[in-house]
Amino acid sequence: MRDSVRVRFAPSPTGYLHIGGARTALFNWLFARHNKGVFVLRIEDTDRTRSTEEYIEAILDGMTWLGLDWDEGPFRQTERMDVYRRYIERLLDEGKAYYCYCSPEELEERRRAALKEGRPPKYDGRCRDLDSPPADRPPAVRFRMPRTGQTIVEDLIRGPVVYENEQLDDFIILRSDGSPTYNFVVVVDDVDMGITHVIRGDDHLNNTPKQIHIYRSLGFPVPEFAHLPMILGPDKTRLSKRHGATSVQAYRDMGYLPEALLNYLVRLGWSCGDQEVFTKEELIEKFSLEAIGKSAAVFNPDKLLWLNSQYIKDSPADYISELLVPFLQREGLVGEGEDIDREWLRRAVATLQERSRTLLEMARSMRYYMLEYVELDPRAKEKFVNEKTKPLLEDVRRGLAGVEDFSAGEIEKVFMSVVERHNTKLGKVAQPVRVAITGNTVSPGIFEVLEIVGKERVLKRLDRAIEGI
RNA sequence: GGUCCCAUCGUCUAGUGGUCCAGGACGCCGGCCUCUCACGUCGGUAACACGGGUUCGACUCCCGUUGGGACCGCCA
Repeated sequence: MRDSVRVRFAPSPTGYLHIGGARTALFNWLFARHNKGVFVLRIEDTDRTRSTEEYIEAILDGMTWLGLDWDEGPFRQTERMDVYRRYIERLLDEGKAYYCYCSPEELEERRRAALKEGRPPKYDGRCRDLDSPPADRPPAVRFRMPRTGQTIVEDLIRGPVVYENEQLDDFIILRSDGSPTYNFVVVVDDVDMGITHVIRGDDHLNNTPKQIHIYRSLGFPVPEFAHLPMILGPDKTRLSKRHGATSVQAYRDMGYLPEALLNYLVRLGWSCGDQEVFTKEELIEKFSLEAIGKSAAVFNPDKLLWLNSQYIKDSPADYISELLVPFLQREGLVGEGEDIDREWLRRAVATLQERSRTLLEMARSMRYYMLEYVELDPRAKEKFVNEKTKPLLEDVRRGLAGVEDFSAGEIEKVFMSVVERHNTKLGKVAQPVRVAITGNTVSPGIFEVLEIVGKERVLKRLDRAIEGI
């Protein structure tokens, strides 16, 4: 029986929850759920100048929307300052850390010079063994890194990664203002929270040897590490705002379903044979770190769009209807607090499910279902609603007016008799009616469209179209 | 500049030494279905970065080259 798995997602609230962060959260969540472990949420807000409450809210909100529920937290680092200081004291007492009196400006200066001369911009260790400290400035605290030997990161995805200790430098663990830095804090938190597996972005791989030394110097066991490949933009650089919409809420607002986004994200780096579409339960069951690839992946909006369309098509109409309401409101088709006939909406949605790729698209298609009248597209009108088709429209109007039970089945009968009387084809009748009713040449099947629009409005729109010829 | 990581169709990927003249998915192109558009369905396009080894045999193992990425902060 292995120890129970504990993982965490630890975003810094300096922005919205973005695609990359969401995928990291997802992998952690899946790993926890698959192993019946614990998923901890921790907010890395030690950067007080850039962290905001608004972003914290946005991140929690995004997680909730995606259905990535956490078992513990959210913990905040700013609430744990005394814990960090205690450990720093200990390191100082044991000689595993030391005060550094170099000013940020001096450091920056030296770094620039080193870079310019092509030397590694590494701290030179000049305060490492200081015996007479200058008393005139507040010191920072640096970690005393071993100068020989090597450190091996046993990564679950990449295998062993070897670092020469001489490449590592004495990094700052406590700023001169008394606040601890990331590479230190992350270790203390992960230890305190009993994290067994650190699953995070590839960009942290090079920080890992430093952190391993912190674990060791504090006498704590080193957790397992799994570094996820990055998500890239089309130009193969790290995905960022430059590449357009990258926040989770942006996708929500564009009408993507959370399960579609999750499904897309999980396939960026993880695979399970040839399977593309997974339910959440399947993901939990099938997920494993071993099946994660090593190479970075380019974000492909087209495939996400396709997946979204699959989910819209295959979800129950009730569910889609529910999600659609906010979009209808935003499109001005439903007033705030206005009641809509749920059963009618469900039927309308059902006709649009296989031809909408996003909820926003669907909401826009709902115009001709919900408005009293629609504008006819000029080109469509010219081609289909004209002198030539007028007799057809009039005949359809006449037939429809006499229909008691205004159902798709009865409507079809009217169309068929019109087709027969004029010795023509259904298409010749359907298109003019489609344009008259929807304003355009594209819609679901004409019989069901008419049924949903309803007899009264159908007749009114036909009248108006005929008058407009 | 240093260190580290990565490398199969345009993109996401399957492949774990022979079953691969490389499979699936998105996209794109064409057929079918059809009242339009979609959906669906059938078919097509398109890849093992390069060079050395190892081996009877390499997409698969090793080395190098090239290309890409990440990190080198008193940011996280």
